[in-house]
Amino acid sequence: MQILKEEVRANILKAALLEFKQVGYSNASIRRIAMAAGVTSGNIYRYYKNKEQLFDAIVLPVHNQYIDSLEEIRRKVQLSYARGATSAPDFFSRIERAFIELFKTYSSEFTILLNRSEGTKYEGVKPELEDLVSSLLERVLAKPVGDEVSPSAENRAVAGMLASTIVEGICVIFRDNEEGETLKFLIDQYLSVYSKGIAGLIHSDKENRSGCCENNH
Amino acid sequence: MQILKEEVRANILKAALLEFKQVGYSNASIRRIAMAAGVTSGNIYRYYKNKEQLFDAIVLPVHNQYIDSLEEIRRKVQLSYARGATSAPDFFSRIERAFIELFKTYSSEFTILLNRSEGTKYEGVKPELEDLVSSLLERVLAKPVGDEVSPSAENRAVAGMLASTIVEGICVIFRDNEEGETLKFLIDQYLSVYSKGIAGLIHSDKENRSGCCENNH
Amino acid sequence: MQILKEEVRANILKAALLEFKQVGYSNASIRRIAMAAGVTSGNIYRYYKNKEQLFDAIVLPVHNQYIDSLEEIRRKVQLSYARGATSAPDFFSRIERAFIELFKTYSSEFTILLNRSEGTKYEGVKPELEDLVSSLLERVLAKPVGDEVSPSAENRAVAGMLASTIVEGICVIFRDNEEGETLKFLIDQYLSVYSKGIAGLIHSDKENRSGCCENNH
Amino acid sequence: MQILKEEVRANILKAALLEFKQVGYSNASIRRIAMAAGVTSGNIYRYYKNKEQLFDAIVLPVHNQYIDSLEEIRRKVQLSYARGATSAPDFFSRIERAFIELFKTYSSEFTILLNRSEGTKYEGVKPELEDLVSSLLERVLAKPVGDEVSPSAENRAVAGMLASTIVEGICVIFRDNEEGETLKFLIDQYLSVYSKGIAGLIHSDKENRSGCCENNH
DNA sequence: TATGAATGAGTCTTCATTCAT
DNA sequence: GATGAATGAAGACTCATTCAT
Repeated sequence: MQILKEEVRANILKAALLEFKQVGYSNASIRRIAMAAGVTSGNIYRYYKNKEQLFDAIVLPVHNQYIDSLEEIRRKVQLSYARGATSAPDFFSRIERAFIELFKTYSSEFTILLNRSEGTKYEGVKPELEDLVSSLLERVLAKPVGDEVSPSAENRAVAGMLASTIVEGICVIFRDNEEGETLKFLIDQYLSVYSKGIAGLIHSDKENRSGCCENNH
Repeated sequence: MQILKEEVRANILKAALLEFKQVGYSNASIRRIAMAAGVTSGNIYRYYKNKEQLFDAIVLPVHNQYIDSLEEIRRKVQLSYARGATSAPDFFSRIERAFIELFKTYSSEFTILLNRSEGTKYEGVKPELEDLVSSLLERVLAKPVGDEVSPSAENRAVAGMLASTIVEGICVIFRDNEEGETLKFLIDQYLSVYSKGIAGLIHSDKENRSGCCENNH
Repeated sequence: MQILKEEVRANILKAALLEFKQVGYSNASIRRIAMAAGVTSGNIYRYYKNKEQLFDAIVLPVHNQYIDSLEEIRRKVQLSYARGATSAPDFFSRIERAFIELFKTYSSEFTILLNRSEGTKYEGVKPELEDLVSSLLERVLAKPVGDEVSPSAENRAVAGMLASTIVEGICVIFRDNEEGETLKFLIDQYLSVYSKGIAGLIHSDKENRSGCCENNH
Repeated sequence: MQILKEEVRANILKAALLEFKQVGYSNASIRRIAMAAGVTSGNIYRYYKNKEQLFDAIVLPVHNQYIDSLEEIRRKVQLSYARGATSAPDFFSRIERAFIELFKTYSSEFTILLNRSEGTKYEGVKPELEDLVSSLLERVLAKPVGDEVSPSAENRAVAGMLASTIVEGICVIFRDNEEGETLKFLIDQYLSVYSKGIAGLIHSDKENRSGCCENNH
């Protein structure tokens, strides 16, 4: 019996999603995808021009919405910054909302976009996100007085580190959880930890550096 | 003049280290390693039986010491737990010390072990570490009273999430920085954030859940 | 409304003709033909068993008539030879007439038969034609006296060369021009050049070889 | 026993030459070449980066010298034209010399360049040559008086036709003969035919058109 | 009749590994 | 010890042909 076209397309997409999620773009095998989809490898090319476009089919929608979200965050932060209000929780909640939204619609696809796109045109996506978060954090870490001094090298390093780890952490949480209440709760807790932790950092920073951990290496 | 055997072996290792760090195990090319090492590809096989064992040669030492460290941490935690003292900062500083030690000796190798071992038998290393950290955190998150109740599902989820993100964050920091003072400082700041953040979490948890972030999705 | 069978067949033939003419038999793509014909590729196989028979459908009619023409030329030349009259212009005009006739009816098909049939059973068509022309030319080049000596090796080589180039030239002219007055005019001019050139050749041959070109290699 | 590298390279080239000559670039099969060369297909890629560069290895040398020859012809003709001397035999002998030279060094390669390069960057080579010859012939066919009138459409058509057929004819002669005395002789005869034929054409053209052939279509 | 999805052998190409030298 | 040519299986992709609908 011949399977209907759209069912086959769905099978291919499902198999490809799994394969890309498991081994990433460059290690993904068209043959394996075909077998998992119950299809011959040649037939995949009736549905997608090549490996790249098969990847696109999975990742492009998220990427588009993701680009939009980033732009929106940038705009809103610019606004609140103009109004003088730039608190850490503000930033985090904004980012959180955008990401939760994205993840609600495309959980696996988003994970693939962020973590499995090595060797594709999307490999720069995560670094860009980190850069955005980093530049936001530089403001947060700067002295609360509205001075115009450029951030210290130290602050820049910390901001970069925090940005990378926050983003990576979000990716990890997304990777490990299906969309649902638990996910939202975890993201919430996660950002709460960072929010409080960074607040503490700023505070202790005013007195002396590394004031909390007693470890003397 | 003929290059001494050990010098060649060192060249191969150095080149392999770089290659594995840059593209990971499965995308690494023996030819590229050979060329970078100033050696013929065939000759690599006189030093290492195959790609896998070349990877082993790089990663096995760290892995061994890493296993030991984990065991040690487990033991110490068990002890301090028996003595009734189990605070978050304690855990973190222990883990930190162990990792910093590992990283001081094998910075690149450790990064490879944790982040670039896909397709090898070491794939499971990071998950195991997360499991350990997670089980530690479960205790920390449990009510301070010495009750024996098994942790709630919620606590377990949060512990797992925090474990994964902490570990991933450490990997990221290691990945992005060379060994040195800055690295130690960043790890310190990082764990400080988590330490304070988690403390805050426990505190706010006593009153009502998710009490810090005002975002109502 | 459903397209009538013969209309579909005609569309396929038209598209196939174009494709074969442009890229030759072996590089022709059934899919491309189908698309150009506004037909599905599968449906082509209801009209023609396979690529080869589709090619046949285009080329067989010309080939048949072409075989007939050759036979006729052979016969007539035999006759006129028996009567003792064998002049170059005679031959050429005979061949010309036959070809013009063929080309008038099947311009593209003839071009395909001669120039684009590589990889099919018609590959040998052009060589055969050259052989015929060559054997005719051997007589023309032979001394006008009616002696029976077999042609010299030199004459045979020249006859072969002239045959190949004449035939090839005719193919080229056919390939580059649509049927019409210009085509006829060009073929006329072309054969006129050969006619006069060969006449000159025979003449100068009586005195000394290669009497016209001053190039001393 | 292991064959020496250069011997293998030579075998590959020899097999590739044959394959390209027989079926052309796009129909050539690397596997077939490999088998004919007594080599595995993978091994060919140790010698040539890909099919295209294997083709280049065969054809580039001829192509370079060919380009030079064309340029030289263009220059010399320009000179003789400036001096007012532009006879048909002149042109032909120049072209002949250049081609014979090329063919003496690269017989098969030259044939491949001219006749079997469909699908490569060299496919324009023959048309260019025809264009050059055509533009030369337009001058020859123009009235002998030094008038400046642009050639008639008719002359242009005839020049184009003659150029294509001459070039094609030369290709055919090269294709069918090994380098040697016979080849030179045949080219000589061939160009002699054209030389005389074109002279006759110009002459008869002064009186009335198509004055030699009695064929009334 | 017509469709177009499916097949599978074919294409070029890469690469870890082996082995004659 | 070292070389680097050779191998062969696997990679992505194409295309004439078949067949369920």
